[in-house]
Amino acid sequence: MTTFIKQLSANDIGSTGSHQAGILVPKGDPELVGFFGKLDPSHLNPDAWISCVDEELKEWRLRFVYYNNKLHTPGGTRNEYRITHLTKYFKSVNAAHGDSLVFTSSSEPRHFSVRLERSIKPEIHTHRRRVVLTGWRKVH
DNA sequence: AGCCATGCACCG
DNA sequence: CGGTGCATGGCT
Repeated sequence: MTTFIKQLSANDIGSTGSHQAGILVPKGDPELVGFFGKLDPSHLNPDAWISCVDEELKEWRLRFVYYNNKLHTPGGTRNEYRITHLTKYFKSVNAAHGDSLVFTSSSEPRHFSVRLERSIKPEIHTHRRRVVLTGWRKVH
């Protein structure tokens, strides 16, 4: 069981007015990418559906997608992972810029629990190891 | 690398 | 017609 946390940007929750689909999943850490499932890079824009259960046991189906036209289309510029279909959830919990989205894996592949952590809360737990990537961190 | 943005399609 | 998501480019 592993937990990854993403601190939400303004664009993530849609407060910038953009209707971009989804939060970013940095491809820098293979473990983070593998955490959400395996997407075949040999295909163009492969995706997979994941299931996330919140604290009220409500299930949210999210789309994990790898925009990779840089690898397949001449002149393509995309090479990044995203998770989409989060707007309803963000609305329901009144997510704000700076809040953190907490994903915890389960025994089932592609099944996770999610919860929103308000930014006001101080960081405790010294045994947590902060990992590398901007916006995301892993919790052991 | 990560966040910001947008033209178009689709749907209620 | 307004909101949402897709797939893409742009800016720092």
